[in-house]
Amino acid sequence: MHFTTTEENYIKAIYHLQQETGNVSTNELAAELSTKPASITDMLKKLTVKKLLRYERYKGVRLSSEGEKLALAIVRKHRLWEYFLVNTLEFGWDEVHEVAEELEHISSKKLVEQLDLFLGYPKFDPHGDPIPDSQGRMVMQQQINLIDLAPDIPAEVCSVGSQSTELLEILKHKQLGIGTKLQVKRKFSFDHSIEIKMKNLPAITISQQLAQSLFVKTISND
Amino acid sequence: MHFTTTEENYIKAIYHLQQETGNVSTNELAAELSTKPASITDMLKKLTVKKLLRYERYKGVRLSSEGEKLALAIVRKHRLWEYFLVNTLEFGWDEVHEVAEELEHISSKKLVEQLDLFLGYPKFDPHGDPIPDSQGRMVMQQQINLIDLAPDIPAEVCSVGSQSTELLEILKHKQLGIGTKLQVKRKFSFDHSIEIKMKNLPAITISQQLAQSLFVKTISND
DNA sequence: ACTTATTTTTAGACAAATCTAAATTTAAAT
DNA sequence: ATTTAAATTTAGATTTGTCTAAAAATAAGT
Ligand SMILES: [Mn+2]
Ligand SMILES: [Mn+2]
Ligand SMILES: [Mn+2]
Ligand SMILES: [Mn+2]
Repeated sequence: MHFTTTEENYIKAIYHLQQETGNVSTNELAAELSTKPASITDMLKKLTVKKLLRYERYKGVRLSSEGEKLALAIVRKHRLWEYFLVNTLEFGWDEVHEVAEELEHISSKKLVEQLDLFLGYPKFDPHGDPIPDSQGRMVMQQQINLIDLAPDIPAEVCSVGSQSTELLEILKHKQLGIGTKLQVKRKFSFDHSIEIKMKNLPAITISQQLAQSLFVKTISND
Repeated sequence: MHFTTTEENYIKAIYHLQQETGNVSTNELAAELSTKPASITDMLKKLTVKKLLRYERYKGVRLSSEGEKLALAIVRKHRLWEYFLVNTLEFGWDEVHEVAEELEHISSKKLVEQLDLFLGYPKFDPHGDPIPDSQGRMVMQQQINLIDLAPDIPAEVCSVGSQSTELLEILKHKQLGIGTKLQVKRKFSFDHSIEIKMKNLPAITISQQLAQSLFVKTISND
């Protein structure tokens, strides 16, 4: 079965929104897709016929298992292409989203599998989001906000809360990125800034705003 | 200025047809694009407004210089992606055309340039067709049909007349491909088969049909 | 030159995806 | 429980790209 780019964008948007909210409302979707509620209703009816979702009027929508499978395939392509753009073609992570929005709709199954193989089956995209494998499975690491990390616990940066150029710039300057290992040394209650320590580097202080846009997972130090 | 996938497909089709025929007719285009003449007329009017071509009713169409520039950009993307698929992702040359038909419409300018850089600025695609550079220039080698190559002239296979799986299969078996260096040793007028010799290999005979689907350029033997 | 055949264009219709404006349904407030 | 507000759906129109059937222009045949 083949789906249009528009249909795929709807499915992906519903997938992302239902992670947070359970049932997804028409207005939420309209906002996410920068379109009008009336258009959403029309499309939901069409996608219901195609059995990609379960929709009851006035009651919101959820993906069917068919729909979820499709959503994961699209997310997989999006994140694999982002990884390719950053790691093979040397894009900055703030430049890849728009391009991946187009590339995720290329339909060739072989292309995705060969790309995955070429890239070495990466598990996370450049923003730290997990890449579903060909079966739709992905590593779900529970990650906590850096601002909430307790002192002296070894941890590793695993994702970022924003994909802005500004964030990328400051992270580059401070030599922080996905995979960076660190520990919190001090927390200052005055401005909620924190002092962190990375291996082979002097301790540095980072602002509350910066700490809040980094997510880490704890690691055993062996 | 942004163009739809459909518009780009029309422009590319006109580009390819006008190489052969000069002015392109409505029916030719309809055949090439598997659509109806009436649809062609409609689209030609639209593309005229967008100044991509010069069209007079009942008199056929040619690309404007704007249109030609666009066509070359699309051909460039098509052939670069084909090169990528074969050389980086290990596709067979008979598997890449459909995928490249989709990939050629990805709009990111940076993507094309970085891809070109990553691939090492290849000059020819896997079928031996020249890849336009970022300025739209391409190497135009005059190539002759292998069936017309005079005996004992060193030559190199530079393109193929078909992209079928069947051709690929026989070429693989006979260890022939783009870049293979050879000389014609004998021509048999009975069935127009020819005997060719490649370096470090015993001479082999190939059929008229096979020779006709290979194009070569002569090379100096130093 | 006149008739016939072919090519091309117009006219009118249709499906996909969207919009605006109006009508319904549900939720919130008094 | 009414009234008011917000969310959602319908109705009708629009744009893009396509189609069929009919009309017009060009080309070919005698
Ligand atoms: Mn993205
Ligand atoms: Mn991402
Ligand atoms: Mn091709
Ligand atoms: Mn090619």
